[in-house]
Amino acid sequence: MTTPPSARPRVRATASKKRLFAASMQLLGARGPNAVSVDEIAQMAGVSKGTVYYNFGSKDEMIGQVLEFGADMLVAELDQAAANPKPREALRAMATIAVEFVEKYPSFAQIWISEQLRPESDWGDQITPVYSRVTSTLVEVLDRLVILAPEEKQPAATAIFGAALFSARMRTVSDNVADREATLNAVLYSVEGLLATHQHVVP
Amino acid sequence: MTTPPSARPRVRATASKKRLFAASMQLLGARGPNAVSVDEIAQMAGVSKGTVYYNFGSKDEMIGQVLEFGADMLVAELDQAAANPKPREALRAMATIAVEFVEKYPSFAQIWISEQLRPESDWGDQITPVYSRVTSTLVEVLDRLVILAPEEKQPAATAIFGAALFSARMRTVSDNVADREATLNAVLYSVEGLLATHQHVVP
Amino acid sequence: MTTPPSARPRVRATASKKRLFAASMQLLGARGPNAVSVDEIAQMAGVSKGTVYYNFGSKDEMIGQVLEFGADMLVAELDQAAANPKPREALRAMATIAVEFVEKYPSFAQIWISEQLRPESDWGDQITPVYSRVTSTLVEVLDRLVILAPEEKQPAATAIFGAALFSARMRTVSDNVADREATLNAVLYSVEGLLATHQHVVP
Amino acid sequence: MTTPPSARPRVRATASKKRLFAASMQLLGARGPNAVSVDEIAQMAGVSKGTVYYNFGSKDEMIGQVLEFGADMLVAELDQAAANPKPREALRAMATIAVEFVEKYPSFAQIWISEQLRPESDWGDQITPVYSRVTSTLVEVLDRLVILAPEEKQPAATAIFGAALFSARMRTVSDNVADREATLNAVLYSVEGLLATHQHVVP
DNA sequence: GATGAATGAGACTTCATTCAT
DNA sequence: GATGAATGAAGTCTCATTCAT
Repeated sequence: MTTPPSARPRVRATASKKRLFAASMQLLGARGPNAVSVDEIAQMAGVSKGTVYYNFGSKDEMIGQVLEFGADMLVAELDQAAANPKPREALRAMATIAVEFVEKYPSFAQIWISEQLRPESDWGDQITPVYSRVTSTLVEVLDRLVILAPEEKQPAATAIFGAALFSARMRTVSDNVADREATLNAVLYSVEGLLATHQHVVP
Repeated sequence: MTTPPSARPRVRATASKKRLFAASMQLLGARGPNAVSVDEIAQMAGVSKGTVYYNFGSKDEMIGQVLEFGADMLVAELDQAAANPKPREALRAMATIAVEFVEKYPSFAQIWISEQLRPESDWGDQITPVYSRVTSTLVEVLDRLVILAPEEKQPAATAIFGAALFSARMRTVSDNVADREATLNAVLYSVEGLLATHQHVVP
Repeated sequence: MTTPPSARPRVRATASKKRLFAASMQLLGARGPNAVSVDEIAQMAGVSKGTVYYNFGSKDEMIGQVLEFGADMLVAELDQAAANPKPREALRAMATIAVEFVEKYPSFAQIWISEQLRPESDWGDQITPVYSRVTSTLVEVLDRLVILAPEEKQPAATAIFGAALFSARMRTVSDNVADREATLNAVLYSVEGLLATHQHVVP
Repeated sequence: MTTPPSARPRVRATASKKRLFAASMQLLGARGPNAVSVDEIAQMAGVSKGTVYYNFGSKDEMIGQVLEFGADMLVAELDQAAANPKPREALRAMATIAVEFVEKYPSFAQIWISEQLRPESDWGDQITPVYSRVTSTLVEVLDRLVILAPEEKQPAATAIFGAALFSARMRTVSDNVADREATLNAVLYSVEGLLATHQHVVP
């Protein structure tokens, strides 16, 4: 209500909101939505529970915003890496970024991976985008590397994204943490496979 | 399993448990543990809630058993496919099986993918095994295909598993469902990549 | 149902019933009715839960019978001690018996002490008797010792009974277990008090 | 209800907790912990069940606090009566107080008497103190009356406490309620006994 | 802007009891 | 006589949400 007539309706972040954001990012990123209560977030943020509702209206809305924020962060970095004119290097950089991000916010990967499910995902509308935003970037880069039939593009990007996310996630869980280099190489075998089986864009 | 030799139908053995199993498999497979209540499962199975506790003791125990059952199912099929003497065909068969399984029990993939997280997963002990059981089979097959350094094996298998699971999962969600063939190919690019970058076992 | 036409309807105790009795006595005597489940009793007795209901009809009925049994045991011993022609010795013997009984079945004392309460005691009808049976015996003995006004009798017996039961109970809990002799003496001060303030039956 | 029309209703300070306290005191004091459900307490207090958990965290914690409160009440009164310079009068006053207290909160006596049992009483830590706090006061008073050997003190106090509690309790149950005077006298026979068998402090 | 007391739906679990075999 | 499977009422507790201040 009372939406500004024009200009950016930009949510003016109060101090409380910022603290809630930080706390959520940490808690959600570490344990996932279901395992974190509003009480806990409010407490870690040092505000009252009511403040959560004052600022976000609902838990789901808050999670959505946090998730969106995380997604923006990741996508921004990926897009930047994608800008590298050499597609192979771009891809390796992107994979590196993904692995590092997952290392830092383990649960985000989990959420993104898993919440694809819910037919009518509660706050899935803010989520699916991660997948599509990333794969569309991936497709662009792949297009600069090999010549793909239209129907091959999305599946290829999906496979790479899945391999990266899952591998990264396993690294954060497994005892015998594969060293990062090995993980990156494994993820990028897909790319080698594409190169081996498709015509290159630049000879 | 493996009903007594003596042939006695002995059917008395817990029809309720079977019904609970079926209901759980379906509900859990479709919505995940947190989104399903014991009430709901009992109701779908057509038994009282108490029966769940009579048969399983707790919700977690039940989920654990269902998950284990699903894992056994998948792993058994995969192992069978892995037996194919030609490793490339074995891998394609395995990928096909994975994709089909996920199609049938969408949430299982999600659970397996996502529940890697919980540091001390509640019923994770029955879960992580899926990952390790599958990757160890994968490693065996890969070993019959290309020559891999020890430290490359697990990451390679992990990447393939992740790509397969995630791609399969997306197929069940996405609107523009990639056709299965395209998905399989995309998943198997990793394998092509391995072949392209490593020495083959058999020339 | 199916009560024998005549003769004593004596409950013919089956083997199962005996085992249930033994188990109940032990469990109830150690933890009290509320803290013991029918499952537990049946298990300790090595019979099925259904057998409890076949033999007793209900948990309360079973508890009642067990409690009654314990009461009979105690009362029988007390009555025997009360037979001692010298009232003072009889009283000391009775106190000794009480203390020893409580030592052996701590929870019985507790139940008897505490379950006086329930206005409509669930199985209180089998219980209150302990108190009245004991105090009536006590009154008889006291009558042989001192001359009491009618209205003094019951309160005096009650006080002695309470002191004995409670003291005995504390001995089983307390760390610094008072030695039995000291406890007995303390309980019997009431008797000395009676002697000091009332006319003796025999000079 | 009965919300003050104006002025600062400032009563805001947990009126609910107070009401819960009152209701608990009454219900628990009348029927004991096991026979009272949280629902019932909440209902009698006119608050929601959730409020109980908001204020106390758990049923046990609430019971603990209520019991502690009751104990404090009783002990405070007893200590005051114990201050009477004439020990015999002090003792009679203490007995009177105990009897009256039990009359008012019948179940408290029961709980205190009975919960001595549980080896590791759930909330017994708040309970046992009643016994020791009272007996230590009793010992002090007795010391001002007669000369007792160290090892006689605790048992004597225990016997008196037991006699008083139990006698008082029986008065609230029994049909032929002994008149209070008779009960008091009976309880105090122990004291007479002590006087008759020990050297007096003051001749 | 913010708070914290209060709520109530709903989750999991226990357990005395019933009944067909 | 005995059993084991099944039940369902009742209990404790959690947590997202509301609202007066």
